[in-house]
Formats: sequence, C-alpha cells, structure tokens
Amino acid sequence: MSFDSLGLAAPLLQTLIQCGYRTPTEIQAQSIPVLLSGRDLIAVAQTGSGKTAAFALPILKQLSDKGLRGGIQALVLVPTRELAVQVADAFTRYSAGLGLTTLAVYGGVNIRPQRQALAAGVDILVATPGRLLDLTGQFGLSLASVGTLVLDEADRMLDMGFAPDIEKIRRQLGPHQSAMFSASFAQRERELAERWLSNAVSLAAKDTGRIPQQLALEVFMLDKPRWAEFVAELVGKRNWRQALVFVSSREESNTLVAELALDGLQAAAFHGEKTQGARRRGLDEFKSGKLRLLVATDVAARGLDIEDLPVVISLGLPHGEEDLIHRLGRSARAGREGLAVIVLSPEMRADLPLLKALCPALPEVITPEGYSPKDPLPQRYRDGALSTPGSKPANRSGRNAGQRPGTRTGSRTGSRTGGRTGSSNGSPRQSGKPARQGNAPKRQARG
DNA sequence: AAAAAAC
Repeated sequence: MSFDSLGLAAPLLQTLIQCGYRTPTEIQAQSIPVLLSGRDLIAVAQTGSGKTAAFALPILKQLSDKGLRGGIQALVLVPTRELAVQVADAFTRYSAGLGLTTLAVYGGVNIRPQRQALAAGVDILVATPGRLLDLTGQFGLSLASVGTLVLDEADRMLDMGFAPDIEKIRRQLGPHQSAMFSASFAQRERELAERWLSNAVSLAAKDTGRIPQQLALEVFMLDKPRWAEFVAELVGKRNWRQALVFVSSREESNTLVAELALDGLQAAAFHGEKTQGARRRGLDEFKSGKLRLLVATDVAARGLDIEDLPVVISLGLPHGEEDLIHRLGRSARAGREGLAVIVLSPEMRADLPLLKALCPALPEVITPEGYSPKDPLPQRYRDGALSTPGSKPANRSGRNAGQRPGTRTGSRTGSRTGGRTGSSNGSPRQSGKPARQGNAPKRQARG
C-alpha cells in the first residue's frame, strides 16, 4: 500500500516523499478515501498513528483541485493553543507548492497579527474555540465559506467544557463536510458526535482504547510526599534523555518544578496559568532538547507530538480515564518505542482495575526499595524551602546536585543514551521493562 | 475533585 493509490494530487505525493512518508498508516489509508468522497467521518485511532495527516492530506487535495474561491475553506478546531500551532504547521508543511495558506488562531497572544493574516486571505484555519468566536463576533470573520470542519481530539471538543462554543461555531457554518478524530471516544461522546454528523462513516482501528504495544509500562506505588524525590532519583539513575511529567493541577506542577530544583534538576512548568510566552518557550525548549524535564497538567496530554520522546511519567491519574491514554501516548509515537511510568499513592489502589482495562499487560505494582506506602515529606522540601528562592536550602543534599544534562551521556555510567538500551535477559519488550542503568536497587527495575 | 478555552 502506498500513498499513490489513495487519490492524492501529484505535488502532494512529491511533498510526502520529501517528508519521508512512504506508507500510509492504517487510519490514513482508511480515512483519506472517505474524506475525498465528501462523506462525514468519525475516526478513532491510537495516539501517534498519524491522524493529523489523515485529515490534512485529503483536505489539501480537495482544495488544490477546486481552485481558490476566497474565504476560509476548511476549519480545524482543537482544544489547546499549542496543538493549534502544531496542526497548522503540519498543514503548511504538506501544502508546499500548492499555493494554499494555513493560519493558526488562538488566545493568549495579540489578536492583531491574526486579523491581519486573515485579511490577507487564509484557506485553512486551525483554531481554539474562544479566539475563533472572538474573531467572528467582534471582528466580523465569516465562516460561511467553510466546506470542511474537523474536530481534532473530538471527544474533548464535545465535552461539557467545549460543547457550547463548538455549537456557536457550528451555527455559523453553511453546508459542510464534518470529520471527527480522536484516540478515544467513549459512548457518551460518540452519541454527541453523531448528532453533528450525517450518514457518517465510522472507523476504529482494532487497538484503540489501549496504549501502543511498543510502549513499555512500569507502575510504582509510594506515598505522595515522596513522589518528587522518586522522580529525581529515577531520572538520575535511569539516565533518561528527557521525560514529560504529568501532574493533576497547576499548583502541583509549580511545586514539583521547585522540588526538582532542590534535587539539582532543572524543569519547566507547563500549564494554563502560565503566560503564553512561557508556555511556548517551555515547549520549544523541551522539543529542541534544551530542557530535560517538563512538568505539565493535562494541557499537554492531547495531541502534542514531541519527536521520539523516550519517557512519560504520570504522577497519579488524570480525572478522565481516557486522558491517561492521551498522556501516555506522548511517547511511543509513530511506531517508536517508549516508556511510561505511572506513580500511584496507596489511596489510588482503587484505580487499578481502570488501569488494567487500558493496559491489559499491566505489570506488577512495585513499591521501590527505600520507600514505603506511608512516608513523610523529606526535610529538604519542608520549612518553606520552596518559597524562599533567595536562600540556599538543602540543595547540596539533593541527589542530582552537580549533575548537568551535558555530562549525562556515557560518562558516569559508561552506558548508551536513553535508559532503554542493552538487555541481558533478551526480552525487554515482552516483560515491559527497560534496561536498568547505574546502581538502581534490584527491586526497583522490576516492572 | 481538574484542566482547558477570549478579552
């Protein structure tokens, strides 16, 4: 199977070769003909399986065939600002030589450049709902020419927080084709979706609702006051190139960043309370490898494509069960391997059955050596150490003090990068455990 | 019980 047989235009095929795309993924092979036929579509496929291209390519083909008529031709709605940028970038990359323009509009930044770009003419608009309503309501942007509407992360876009805005936007559209994509679609959201679709084709890959099979998994149980210390210890001992850490609130994100700093690890907080500038900087630096640790709320759970991210850590579980799949799905994308570490507190034991449903090969839950299910907060995190940046608290006692990202690779452990290399037992994948590095206690590496 | 999304 190749892209040639899917009915895409010649310049598009040319670009795909240059982008290194050779074979369509399952969801692409199935979705592209449906969207080219003009029918509505609801498509569910695993994280990292190429959903963006699955809707972007047929849209670009349709628009390049049609010739420009003026006005916005296609509208893609997404739940976060960074995802808007990422999806628009993908359209721009794929549309090289087609003479089509894509723009991302989202809040938190000056609206004027967005208005000016819209005035100059945009064919494909990728938007977060609030800013789009601002543009249509206050600035007279018309959506009447939209021929295709895509809801990316559609189940999220249809939930209570977003649905009213999506409804307002939809009322501004004329006749159009609708497509909905996500890695998760609970029955409730599916029913909502079907109200918006007419005679839609429904696609679901076999492995949906599960984490990718090439994602190794480890589950630990220890008392919450020591999570920060445990993360610092893991990062140091396993020598991971990078890790994306999920927490359940903005405050937890800030606190963990401060705690990791006391352990000599530099991290950035990434959540909705940050300025858009700080969000952009944090994500950019993480993507470019300048930053080793990003501590995020679920603003980063969906859609973000961080190339070859080796490790994702979930401290606790997200509130919606489907969001765990999205969190863990930031790693092991596009067929690559990855590692997911889930850290639970004893109170979360009740959530284990849920975990089992998403991850059928759930490994044994480990309480690492030196930790117990009931621990006090370590001294160095106490006594206001976190709130007095001027003083120099227990930094020296931090286990990673003095270790710098640049000195990681090869030197201390004499090992290869990444923490997943080398395996003496011959079957690291099947048992779901990455190779252990450094001098981690025996029990700790079990997964 | 949380997060996200406009000003």
